[in-house]
Amino acid sequence: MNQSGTHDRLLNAAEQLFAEHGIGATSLRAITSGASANLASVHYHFGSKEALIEAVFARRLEPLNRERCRLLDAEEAAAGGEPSIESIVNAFVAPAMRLAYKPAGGGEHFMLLIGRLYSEPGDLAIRITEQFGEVFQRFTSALSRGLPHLSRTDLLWRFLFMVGSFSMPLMGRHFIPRRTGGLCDPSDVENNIRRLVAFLAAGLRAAAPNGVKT
Amino acid sequence: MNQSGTHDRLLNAAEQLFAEHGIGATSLRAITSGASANLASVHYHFGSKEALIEAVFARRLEPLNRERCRLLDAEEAAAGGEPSIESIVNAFVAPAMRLAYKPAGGGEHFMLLIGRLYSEPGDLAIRITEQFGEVFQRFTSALSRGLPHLSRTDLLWRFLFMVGSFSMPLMGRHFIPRRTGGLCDPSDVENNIRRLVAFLAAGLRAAAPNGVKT
DNA sequence: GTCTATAGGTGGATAGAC
DNA sequence: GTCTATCCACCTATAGAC
Repeated sequence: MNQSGTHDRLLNAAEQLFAEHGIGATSLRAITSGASANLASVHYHFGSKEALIEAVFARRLEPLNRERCRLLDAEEAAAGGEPSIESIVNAFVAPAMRLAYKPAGGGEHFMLLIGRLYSEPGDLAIRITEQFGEVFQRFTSALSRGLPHLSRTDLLWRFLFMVGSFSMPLMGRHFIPRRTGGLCDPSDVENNIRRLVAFLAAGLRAAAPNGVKT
Repeated sequence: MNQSGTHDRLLNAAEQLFAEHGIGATSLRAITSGASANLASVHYHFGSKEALIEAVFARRLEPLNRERCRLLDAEEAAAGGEPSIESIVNAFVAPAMRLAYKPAGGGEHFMLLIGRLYSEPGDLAIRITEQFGEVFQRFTSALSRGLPHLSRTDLLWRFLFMVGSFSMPLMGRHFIPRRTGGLCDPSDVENNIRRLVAFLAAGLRAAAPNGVKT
């Protein structure tokens, strides 16, 4: 039926174990054991641990960023090229939040993993973040049309603040309920998207900071 | 002259190497070599690699969080118990930004390291974040007095968004200039503090999100 | 495509001399 | 407090039978 369900089982096991224990701390033995595969199968299917890591990221990032651009396209078409700030923020945030928590999506572990990306040795983070180039460009352009009172520098900073802010509900699955006495539930996805959009749209729209020369 | 400059040299070398290559990827041999110390000295001074890691974090986090509380105290005293949202955000954000980029502070590497905390195996992140308990409590209380239109849940989420957003200028030292064509300079600390405060204060003050039941 | 076996290297930790 | 020498567990990668 499949010449290699092993290939996908390895990706799944790697994704989960990387998210739980960190990339560097996950051995190929743990991965192949979790995938009910042989130790040597990683090298057969991917060539090396490095290549397996890249495959794990590419499998999720490509559809995620395509979906972001698709939503932005739709909003721009619907609004005649001038979508609201809320729509733009939503197009950026919602696909990631849904991927992280939608049970069927298979990305439950992946979003934890994204935050761990920067922790790993070598140039892995740089190679992976190349994948965000188009998204970065498209969304900063869309935002700048809706926020003409901001200099390019202020706009870019606010975009970066946005990226940081919503890493929190993505990465804090275990940490946030603990710290908030259960009040904040990261899996309450659609409400959290609304919370984020309200917060971020207001922050993005704020007057340019006083005393900052650009 | 010193019974053990070795102790501090080990902390310094570990901090730098952890930040550059990740905690798990840094061997004791690399640390002792960087500190011009002997391999066994780590076990003599700290007992284990785990204990060394905790000491690296405690050395920076304790003064940082003390300074945050001190600034908040000062603002509350000056404002008769009702400081502005901007003042509260500033008291939270500014000490970390200054620690990360002030050359004399010795924390150049540390703030990169904080972001890597969640990547590491085991319960390290949980043990370290216990150190934030008092700060979390104090700042959410101060914010809630200034933002009575928010439910406790919405307030806590916005606090978490804030924490995430300013991890960006802290961790993105290398990444941000690259991605913004040099327009955004993470080391432009005082201006970035003003940018963050303007952005976050507006986001915190936004109306409660529609359609979110609390 | 899957397996066993093993090579070749590095990790944290420790004993014991000085 | 500092050093050398060493133990032993574990890692990635590969060779070669099936």
